[in-house]
Amino acid sequence: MNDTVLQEPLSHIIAEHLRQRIWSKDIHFGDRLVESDLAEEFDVSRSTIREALRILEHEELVMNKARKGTYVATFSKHDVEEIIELRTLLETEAFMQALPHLEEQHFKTLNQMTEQMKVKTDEENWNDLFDLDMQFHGYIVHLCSNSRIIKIYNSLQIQIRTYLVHLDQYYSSFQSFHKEHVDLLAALLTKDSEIVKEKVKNHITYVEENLLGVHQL
Amino acid sequence: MNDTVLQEPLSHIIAEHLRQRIWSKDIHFGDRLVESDLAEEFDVSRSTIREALRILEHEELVMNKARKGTYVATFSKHDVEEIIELRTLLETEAFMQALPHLEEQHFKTLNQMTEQMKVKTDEENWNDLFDLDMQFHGYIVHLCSNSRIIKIYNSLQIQIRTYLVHLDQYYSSFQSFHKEHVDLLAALLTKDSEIVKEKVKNHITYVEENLLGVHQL
DNA sequence: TATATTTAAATGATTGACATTCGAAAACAC
DNA sequence: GTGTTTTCGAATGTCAATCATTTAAATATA
Repeated sequence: MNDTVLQEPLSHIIAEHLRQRIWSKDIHFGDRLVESDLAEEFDVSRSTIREALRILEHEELVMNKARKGTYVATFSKHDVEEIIELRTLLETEAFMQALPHLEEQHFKTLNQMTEQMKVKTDEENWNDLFDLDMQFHGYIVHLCSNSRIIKIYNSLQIQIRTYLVHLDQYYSSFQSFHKEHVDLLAALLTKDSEIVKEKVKNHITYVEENLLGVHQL
Repeated sequence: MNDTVLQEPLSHIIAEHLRQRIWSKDIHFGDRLVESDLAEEFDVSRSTIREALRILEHEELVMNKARKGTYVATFSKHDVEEIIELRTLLETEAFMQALPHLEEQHFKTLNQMTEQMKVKTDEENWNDLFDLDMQFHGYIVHLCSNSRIIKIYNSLQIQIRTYLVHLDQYYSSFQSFHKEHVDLLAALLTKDSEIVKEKVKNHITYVEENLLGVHQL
């Protein structure tokens, strides 16, 4: 009998919990995260909390200044611009690489995701909508052939997801999500590098800078 | 009086030591790193070693499999290809962004570096040559305006530096380092995006794949 | 009000301990 | 001798308790 539970380290679980709490606005940007408090709260040792915080630190979800403590990251307009720039760079490359691997079944899955986007938009469930957005882009990126690009993109997505929760009050901007992704899918279907490249750039700029331009961070 | 020592965390210092020991071939690729052994060796606690190992893990200099231990990374040919690809992507973008910031003084510094490269090549001091290579590219990348690209590049450089130590037996390939960088500088001097873009791509491909193609990893 | 001093809280780091798990050695079967 | 099972030691993940140092906040002083 195999009763191995594939025990994921506790620190990983805690890290995920903290991520979720940031995304659910249970923890706010700029909040200080005190190791001993969290240890008590999660009923684990300080060492475990420390390891979890280090994970989040590498995702730039929290900032740690030696001896001064750990604080939840805040995103300035400039930060978001940097992220968008990096995202465009990585995603364009990843999509290019994914193109030859995209098959019928993938399009089917992606299509379902866009359908779900419509549903979530109607429900005004922005959290789920953001998750779908992450899934959609992540799904394609993961078909690219460079594991390092994938890894960096994963980490970047966490940051994207994080500043998006800042913006869920500006729901009018989210109405376009569904259509945007349908268009993106159409571009992918052509399998034409130039069309895809152009659309990716355009898509990111449109969706992100739309939010960014109109509203204050 | 200010007698603050700006104490860098011990774990960072240990991490740097370990890096150096890998680069000096004191520690070999694939070696297992046992926490308690290192703790004794460096005369610090296991917790500190753990934190150091986590730092290296995020640089992909070591691999950690839960409950199985930490091993020094090994680089397959495919790994190096991935790194080269990512490097080309990031460096091209970074150089483009750095271009408008490049001034007289920068060229002077870069020129001195290439001079040093000649010296180190003649001395057959490959370790110093590799460091100069890192410095040269890093110096330009750090003039780009996206701090996130810089951060990722820093981490990538550590990986590049690491697989290079694999190759220092193939010193014939290193003769071209000096000339290659002189050429690269010349391209930068033109301040022409297209010329620079082309040269960066060409430079990385030439220097790296030259090593990669001829020799086995 | 501004400056200096005291104090309390949090972090970096240590020690020692323990359960669980992994892998290798030992014992066993074929 | 080869293959399988069992045993056991070593290493990791985790914990708890502790301490020095530093930081920030509270207090007292000028």
